[in-house]
Amino acid sequence: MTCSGHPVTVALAASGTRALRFWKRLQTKVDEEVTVSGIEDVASLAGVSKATVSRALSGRGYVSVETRAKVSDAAHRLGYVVSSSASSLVTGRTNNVGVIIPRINQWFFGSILEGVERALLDRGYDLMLYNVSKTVEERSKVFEYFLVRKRVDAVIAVTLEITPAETERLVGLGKPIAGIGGPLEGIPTVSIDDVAAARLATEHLLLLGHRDIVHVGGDVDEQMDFHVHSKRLKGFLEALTAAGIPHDENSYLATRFDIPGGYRVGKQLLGDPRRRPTAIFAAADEVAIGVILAARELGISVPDDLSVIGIDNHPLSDMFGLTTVEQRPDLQGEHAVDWVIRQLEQPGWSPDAGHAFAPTRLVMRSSTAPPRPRTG
Amino acid sequence: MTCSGHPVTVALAASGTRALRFWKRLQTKVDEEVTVSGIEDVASLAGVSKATVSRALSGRGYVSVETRAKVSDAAHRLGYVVSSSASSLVTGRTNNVGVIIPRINQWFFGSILEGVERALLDRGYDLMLYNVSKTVEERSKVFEYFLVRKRVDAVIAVTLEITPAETERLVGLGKPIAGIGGPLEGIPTVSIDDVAAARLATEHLLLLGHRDIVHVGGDVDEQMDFHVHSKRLKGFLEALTAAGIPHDENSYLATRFDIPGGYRVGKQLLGDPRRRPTAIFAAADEVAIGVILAARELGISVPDDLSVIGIDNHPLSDMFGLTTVEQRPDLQGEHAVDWVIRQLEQPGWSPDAGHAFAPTRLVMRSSTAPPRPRTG
DNA sequence: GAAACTTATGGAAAGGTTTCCTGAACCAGG
DNA sequence: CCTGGTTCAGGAAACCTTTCCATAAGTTTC
Repeated sequence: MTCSGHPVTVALAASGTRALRFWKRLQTKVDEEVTVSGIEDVASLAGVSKATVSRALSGRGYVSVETRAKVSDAAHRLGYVVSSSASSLVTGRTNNVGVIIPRINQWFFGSILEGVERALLDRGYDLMLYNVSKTVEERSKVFEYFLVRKRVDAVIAVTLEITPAETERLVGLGKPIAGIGGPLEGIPTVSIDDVAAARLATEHLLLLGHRDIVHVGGDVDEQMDFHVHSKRLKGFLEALTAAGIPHDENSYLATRFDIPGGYRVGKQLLGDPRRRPTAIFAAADEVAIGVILAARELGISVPDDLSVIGIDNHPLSDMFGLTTVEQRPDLQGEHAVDWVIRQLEQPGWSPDAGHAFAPTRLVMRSSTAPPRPRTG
Repeated sequence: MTCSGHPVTVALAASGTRALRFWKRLQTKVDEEVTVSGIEDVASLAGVSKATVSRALSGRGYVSVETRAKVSDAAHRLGYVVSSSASSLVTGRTNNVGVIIPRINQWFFGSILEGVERALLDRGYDLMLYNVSKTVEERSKVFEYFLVRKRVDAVIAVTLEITPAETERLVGLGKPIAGIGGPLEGIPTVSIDDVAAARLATEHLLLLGHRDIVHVGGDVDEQMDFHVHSKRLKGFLEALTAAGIPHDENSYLATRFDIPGGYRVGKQLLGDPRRRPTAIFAAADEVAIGVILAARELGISVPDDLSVIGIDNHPLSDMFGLTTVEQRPDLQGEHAVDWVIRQLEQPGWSPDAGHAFAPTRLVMRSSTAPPRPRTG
């Protein structure tokens, strides 16, 4: 095996067709003569054995400084890169991590993905993306056909219910798993403390003096794990109860977890002046923003006539002056990566607890204020 | 390092510990008895040779119906899955495609990623995600260290400038490449016809009778390829010129490609009644929505006092009644996948043209109307 | 000055597939 | 009955690393 691939220098034109031609020419050129160099070539160029090349390049085992220099020089000259297939065939490690995520195009999920990606790349792992909705057959297809196919070293599941059988299958293959979002049956998971976050938000409103508060939560759709909704509702009710404020079925409304969802419910809720609360706790910032937009349209001043608080600290929240309980999905992603990587790199290690709560904090802006004193 | 800076409080809820115990039990179970079966085991269980198993399972070559049944039965019983490392070591194919994308958490990019992912998974390929900002060193790190590492069969680059040297490197390795978004030097790319889309939007305003139109485009940041901005500006100016309408430096404003960006520039532009145009063509829906929000805040009625049109058909556009020129980033992603897969599966094939234009269409809503007849 | 380490290197085996080559069985046509 | 083509199956080579084992030189210790 020899490296016959001579470097091709070609002037690139700006025009589209010319660029295309350039590209086609490269294509055919490729067909003619491309050979990629292997470890053998590097070894002979550096005047050492394959074993030494492997050690020099991977940094494992004894290699003298000069030899290492010679080898890496030769490798660089030949443009050598290890075949990850061959490498992982013998080591049993693929160096990539599968990420199952139900949606991408939504702030929460996108941020998680960004965090996971960053953390993974930092540590030299590749990320295999499986964007799987919650339908059972899609998920099991991914599980059976893709994930298990010995292509990933570990799995990070975002807000995805995994059946015990599936968990067992993965763990049975010795692959670390971590979850983000909902509590996943039997696998360590990181998320915020939804109950506490909701309590914090509600307490903020209570502290301001609000007594008439409505919670707008998510409905059971595919957007989120339904646990999120029930927990945030729970925190809300807990706070009310602790403050000795009665609540009934009118204290809670469900809608889609996005701006239009909040807008719809806002219009509906605020349209009737008699039913209008003095404050709304939305389970997500996007919902809160939708509520604010509805309020504006109805001529209801925020925060003078209505206080609104959300959860997330969404990028748009600042623009709307939205008071919110911040969470950082990207850091949750990084945390999950930490877990699986550590399990990968020091076998036997496992998280101390089945669950880690990511920090949250109250971000006060201009959408909350004491309720307007009752006029006569 | 990631989580070290952000303390995570750990709590053991009742259910949490149960889950953990379950998980740990699985762990130890693993240590005791896991053995993964290889092709050899399947062969002996089915009473045939490894070669036959391979043929039966991959569907290549002659295998009798009964043998195939026996083999797949045995494979299923043993829970056998092929080692993709071993497989790709000999075939030279990894069956996954690398996707380089500058951002994830933005509608345009998220949609592309969703489309690419869907198309790839449909065809049995895995997607390796590289979320790379435009900084040179990050990009080259990905190129040199990850992509080229023989881990992907093809590359899809989203809105990323690739240097000729990098292109050459990839093509030199025989890996198909396709781009989405900006015109990439020397590689086939799919995108909308930005000039035409901008012209279409502008012509819509002109047709309604507007003469005083301002274009709000993107500034040169990392959000988008700057070609997008210049092309949409070009289409805008072309339409004005064709209609015989003069334009000057006041006809164009640049801002960030998001809602706050549009809001800022909207406030600034609409704040001064003398400078206020009758219509605004925003280069992106998010910018247009920001403008609408600014207008609302200033008491300017859309579309009575101001028409606004955008490009994208963003999910929020419907809620804001925004007239827009629709594009489908997900379909562009699928198109790019088509290209690379076809090149992979029928060697020698290459796209007819260096560029494909994805379709756009005008979606009329309530944000545009004829200008208010001049009073006074 | 010998024994015991440590450091440096090479040869060879191993890892799990796919595919090439070969041969057997079967069938149709002459 | 022989030939040639097709279908089926097995043995063995090949794919490219990493790692185990062996060897050898250099260094420390008693």
